[in-house]
Amino acid sequence: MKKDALDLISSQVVRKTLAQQVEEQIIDLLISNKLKPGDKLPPEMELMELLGVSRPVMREAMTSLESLGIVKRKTRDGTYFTESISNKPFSTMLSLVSDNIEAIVEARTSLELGLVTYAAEKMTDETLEALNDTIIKMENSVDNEYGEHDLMFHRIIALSVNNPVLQGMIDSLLLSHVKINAQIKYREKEKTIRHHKAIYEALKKKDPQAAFQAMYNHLKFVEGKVLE
Amino acid sequence: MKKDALDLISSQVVRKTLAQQVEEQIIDLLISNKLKPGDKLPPEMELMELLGVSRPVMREAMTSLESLGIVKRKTRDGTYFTESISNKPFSTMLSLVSDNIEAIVEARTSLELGLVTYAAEKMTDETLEALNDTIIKMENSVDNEYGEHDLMFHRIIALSVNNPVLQGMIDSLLLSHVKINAQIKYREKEKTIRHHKAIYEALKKKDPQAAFQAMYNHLKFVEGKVLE
DNA sequence: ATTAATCTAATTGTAATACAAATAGAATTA
DNA sequence: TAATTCTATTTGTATTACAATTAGATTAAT
Repeated sequence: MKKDALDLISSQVVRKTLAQQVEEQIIDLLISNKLKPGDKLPPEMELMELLGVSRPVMREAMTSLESLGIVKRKTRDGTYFTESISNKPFSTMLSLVSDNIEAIVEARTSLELGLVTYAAEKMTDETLEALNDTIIKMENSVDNEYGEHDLMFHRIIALSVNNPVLQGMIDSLLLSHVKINAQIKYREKEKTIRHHKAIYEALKKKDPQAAFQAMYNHLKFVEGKVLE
Repeated sequence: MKKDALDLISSQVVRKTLAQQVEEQIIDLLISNKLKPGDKLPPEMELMELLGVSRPVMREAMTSLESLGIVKRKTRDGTYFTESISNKPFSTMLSLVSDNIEAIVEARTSLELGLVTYAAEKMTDETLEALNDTIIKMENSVDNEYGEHDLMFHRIIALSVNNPVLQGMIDSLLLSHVKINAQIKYREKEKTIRHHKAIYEALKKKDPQAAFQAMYNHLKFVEGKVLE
């Protein structure tokens, strides 16, 4: 795409690489509902011709979209829009601050304090049962092998809010948190269970304030353990 | 990089494109502290040779990193790691769910409820003054042109927590929210000011619970306005 | 000496082409 | 009908060439 006199004005305004422009145009296909999540995109060759760019440019755009988790490419098959919001970029960002444990722990706490208030509003019997199940499994666990159920308790709460934006964020944060938790020396199973039960009771009452309070107590305790 | 017999095992394991591998290796430069935010990367040519890949592959990786907001490229100058965590990928993700107003509003509320509790713990006199300033400006505003100060109030709270992870998330969310707010018909300046004052007082007392409660009241009110 | 204008070479940006690798689906065979 | 082989499509990688931009050097003007 050589520059000629006619480009003068527009190129002064946009100041973006072709790859970036292509990236936006592909995203626009989603936003404008021309294509939907899960749909297959035309092959590179067609898109190149359609948008009037070279293959490297098209591939740069596609690779970016893939690293954003917006599309998924399969050799010989094709390129597809992903079904749901990806937490990939989020995880990448978190890996960049993995040394800043305090920031990750705070972010997790912040998000989950908000989440639990919504969870209280939206709580269902099924979710309550699932939560209770994790508590029982924790009680029955031997040694300190209850991390899995601990994590599940929090994920179920996040999931129950049924919000794709929050879901993507908290998933990555909880995952980072697991790694951090692994370094805790003295775990306190009984206290954790007591906290989870308190949260459970507040959610059962569908009381946002109480749920916040219970989660606040719990996460402050976790924070204390994690940050020495 | 042609495949030969020696690659057999490793290539079975990794299953990633070269561009993705290069992307990770560049990121590793940051994680391992070999390079720091703001640092200049070697030119493409050098990196190609260093990592043994072709230019298109290197450029795909770089374009991805740029769309993640991790690097910034300048023609003739070079490529630099960005200084701080970018909210670019969040903004992109949010644009994909821009039709799901409820999800965005909920995410904003969730995050800010958590933020404000930390803000209460960390509150300083300077921040309090800055917050009060926005309230005064709102009171002095004519008509309904107080959106700017309203936004600033919330941004100052977010900023005061001084957490790069949370900062990136809330920035994008508040920006999305501004667009949503613009569609509110009847604005209620007096009530908004009253709410902000209540939040301010709670923060002044450094009382996380009270701050949460005040913010909860405020955001539930905002939610009500936004979601019809 | 200072500023302004010009030049130039380093770096990123775009394109064209060729071939390799993987594999969904068709064709073939058992 | 099921297993196998083939094939052609699509993505993955490499090479080469040139265009566009502009930081910094150079030169010219004041």
